[in-house]
Amino acid sequence: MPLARRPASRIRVIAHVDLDCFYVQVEQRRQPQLRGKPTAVIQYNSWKGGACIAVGYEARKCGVKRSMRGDAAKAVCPDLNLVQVPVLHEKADLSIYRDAGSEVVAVLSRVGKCERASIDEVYLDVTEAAERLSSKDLSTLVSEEASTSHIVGLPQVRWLESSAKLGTKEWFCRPDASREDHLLACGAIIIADIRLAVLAETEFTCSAGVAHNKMLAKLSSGMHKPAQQTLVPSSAVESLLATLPISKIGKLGGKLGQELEGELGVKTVGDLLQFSELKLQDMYGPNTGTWLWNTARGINGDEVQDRTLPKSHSSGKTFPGPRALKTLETVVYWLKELAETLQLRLDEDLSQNNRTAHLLTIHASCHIVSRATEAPKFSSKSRPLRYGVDKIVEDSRYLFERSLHEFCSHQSAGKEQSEITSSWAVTGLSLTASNIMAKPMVKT
DNA sequence: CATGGTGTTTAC
DNA sequence: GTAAACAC
Ligand SMILES: Nc1ccn([C@H]2C[C@H](O)[C@@H](COP(=O)(O)OP(=O)(O)OP(=O)(O)O)O2)c(=O)n1
Ligand SMILES: [Mg+2]
Repeated sequence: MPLARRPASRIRVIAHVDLDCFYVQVEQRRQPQLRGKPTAVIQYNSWKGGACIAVGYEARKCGVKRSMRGDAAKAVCPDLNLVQVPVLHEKADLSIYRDAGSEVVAVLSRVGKCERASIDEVYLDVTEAAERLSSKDLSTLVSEEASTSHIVGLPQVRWLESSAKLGTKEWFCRPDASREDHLLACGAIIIADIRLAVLAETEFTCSAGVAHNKMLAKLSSGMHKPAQQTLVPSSAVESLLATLPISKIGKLGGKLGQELEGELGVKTVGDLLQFSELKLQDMYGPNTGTWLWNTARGINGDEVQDRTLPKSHSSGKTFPGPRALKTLETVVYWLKELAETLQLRLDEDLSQNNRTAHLLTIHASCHIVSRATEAPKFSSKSRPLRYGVDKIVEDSRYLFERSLHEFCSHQSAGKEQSEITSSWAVTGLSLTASNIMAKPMVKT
């Protein structure tokens, strides 16, 4: 007897938008003569030419990779243009990239609920806009950009170059499409339009994935880059996931993914299907277990959060190797440099968004000089945030000294206290301002 | 000698 | 409140 197939939940249309080689595009907009040339963005350059943090597509072709030293990148790509991240208060200053990301969010947020997921990634819930479009005749609405979408699972065998485009437009307009596929097509038209608006208004290209949940949207945004978009119809999900390495799925790129492979022999998302929800819960806890079981089936209920502003600001710096800080005075000096740039961020947030932060947290990474080969220990401490560079320095210094005493007393088991307290070295410091809230309106 | 500078979420 | 994990 055919059961009425009740949808588990309302059909959603979710997009993930990811800017192409983002910092490089920001620099190419500042210096248009770099457009079309192999380009990478590096931070610092005195030691081995700095390190690449973003690499343009021309440079990727000749083998330049993120985290590659500037010198090594030049060696593999002699024509490479290297642009340095701006420096403020003796540290890398990412403001211009954050601001550029905000420009993009301002455009994208016009189409629906918008979540800023990172400096260059946004999730959009375009369900409502797609529903509105779904009653129209799509044949007149499929733009050139929409018609060049990639559709996962469309026949891979293509006899002619032009058949790809033809096939795609036909897929969009086919009259026997399911409600799901039709809404997906509507979403893709909307996303193609907004990507063109991003290009027109910011000069940045981006790529997008359009699917029925966040996991699949994110997965697909990376499938065709740069300046392209990819759709995931539900009918394509099973085959797509069957052979997909689990590391391609969000949150499975690290330890949990390694454990899955080591403990269950799971290499692909499809491999996960054989395990019951109970078994997965048993091994990885109820939340993670259920999440894994759903993920194996392409099910993901995570909502797009309505949030375009960050929840925290931080300013940090590492002091690797011989540059480690060994006196309280140098630590305080750097706390002041960090406090200066953090306060600038707080000023910006207050004037632009009317928000204030209420919690200050310091993270410090520390080791014992005589055992420099051992992994450094991290610690964090928090206290209420008071505005003003001097207050931030005072408060973060207080937190640092408390951490240091804890650290030294742990390390000094069986040793002379003085021997230890004089031998620490700080390899990293960061200050974070969080608990950011809209400032209460003042009665007038 | 040495990716570094961010940011969010979850577990305890 | 703090640590760990995961990510760009
Ligand atoms: N470990 C990392 C990863 C990324 N970024 C910064 C630089 C990137 O330009 C930006 C976006 O990261 P992506 O992973 O999206 O990489 P790109 O946008 O550079 O390239 P793609 O076109 O592959 O998205 O974030 C960074 O500073 N450190
Ligand atoms: Mg990107």
